[in-house]
Amino acid sequence: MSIEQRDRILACACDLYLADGLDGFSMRKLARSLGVTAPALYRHYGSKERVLLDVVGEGYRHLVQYLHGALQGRTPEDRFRMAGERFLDFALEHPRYYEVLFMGVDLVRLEGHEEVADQGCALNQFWSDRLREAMGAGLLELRDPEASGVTLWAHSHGLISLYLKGMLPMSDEEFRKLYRDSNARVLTGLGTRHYADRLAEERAESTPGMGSTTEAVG
Amino acid sequence: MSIEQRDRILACACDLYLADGLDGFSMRKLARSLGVTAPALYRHYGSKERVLLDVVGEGYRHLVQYLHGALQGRTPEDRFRMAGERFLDFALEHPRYYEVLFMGVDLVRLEGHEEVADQGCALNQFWSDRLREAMGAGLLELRDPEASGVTLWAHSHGLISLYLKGMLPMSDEEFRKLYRDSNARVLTGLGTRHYADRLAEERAESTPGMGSTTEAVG
DNA sequence: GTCTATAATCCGATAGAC
DNA sequence: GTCTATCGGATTATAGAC
Repeated sequence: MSIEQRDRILACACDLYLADGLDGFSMRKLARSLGVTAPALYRHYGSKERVLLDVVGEGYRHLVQYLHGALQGRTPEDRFRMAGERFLDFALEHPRYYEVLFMGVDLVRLEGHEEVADQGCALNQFWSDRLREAMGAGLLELRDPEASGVTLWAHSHGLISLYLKGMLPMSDEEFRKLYRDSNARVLTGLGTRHYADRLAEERAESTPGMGSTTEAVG
Repeated sequence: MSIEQRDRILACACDLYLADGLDGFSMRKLARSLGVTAPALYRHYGSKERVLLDVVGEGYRHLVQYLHGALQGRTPEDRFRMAGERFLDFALEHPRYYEVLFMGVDLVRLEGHEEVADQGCALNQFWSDRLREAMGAGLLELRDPEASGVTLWAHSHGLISLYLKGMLPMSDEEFRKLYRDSNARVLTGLGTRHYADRLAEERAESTPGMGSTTEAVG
């Protein structure tokens, strides 16, 4: 019954974290909600951070579920747009999970965090796939899909984290519009054609013989 | 001598925070480093978070100093580019301050956080000014400078926070290059001309009579 | 007014009996 | 596997000496 107990603990841990947040999360409270004493938990989890690491795992499961919905789109453009929207939906509907996934405590320094790192890579891969598709459909310029994915991911995450921290004071509805508009700006570019051309030249000079388009052709 | 004492505490608090980070920051340690006991601190600061709020203020002072350096640039383009670079410099040279400013604990829910909110607005204003300049110099398309500023700010912050959290595993040197390249992508745009035009059309439809260029002309 | 001493209450984690 | 007991440490509040 060891595994069952672990699952029961994890379920309660998720509830507790979602209800009381990171500050209100303690092993003693968790034990109380399970009807046992704190030391009993250490038979199943080595530390509090180990528990939170599994909570992160649950958060990823939810996020993947959201993003998976974007694959229902019929065209690459649908899937590309929906991916961005579903990511926003996840952040606004599960802000606590979003925080523990992307803004929370450093779980990275914990051994056994490879699972989290893998999930991060999987996420990067997901964006990369959507971009590759969109490039194939003629929506995006042919460039390194991973690099472009990082740009889009960073922009979306930056917006969301600033909003969740209250640094962009507005309503959810207003933020949804801002998110959409800002993503459109990233796609169309902020610079003038003249300036963009000059940046491209500088780029070509800094990496001679490695045109940015050639590497994504294969 | 009440104010002097407060300053002494704040100076030690900054040192302690920069040395031991957020986890290692405690009122006891702070009191020890000052040669007093913990309860004495509560004569000058109502809570630990109040102390951290002042530390945040110090962080802002440093950031403003960095950004102020960008104003030394002679042309709008210089100032525009240097602003982005100085922001990166600050993040990499003072990651602890960057964390407490943009990724740290929620100080927003604290009363007396207006100062922080004001500083956030001032930061937004700074970006807005740089963009306005760059638009005037023909570098950026004429659009709402505040909205474009949020886009650029969010992208830079997203990149930096992902890197500082270890989700973009690479060296500082590599990250500097990624930061530069990704910013260039935001300026040139990720979408094809065809897709960008279509997005502009959708935009015009969703806000009829309010062309995105006209509002920034005045 | 300023500081010390003490204590209450919480936390994470461990040892050892059952 | 679970309990009791306990350690070491944290925040916070109160009482009282100087």
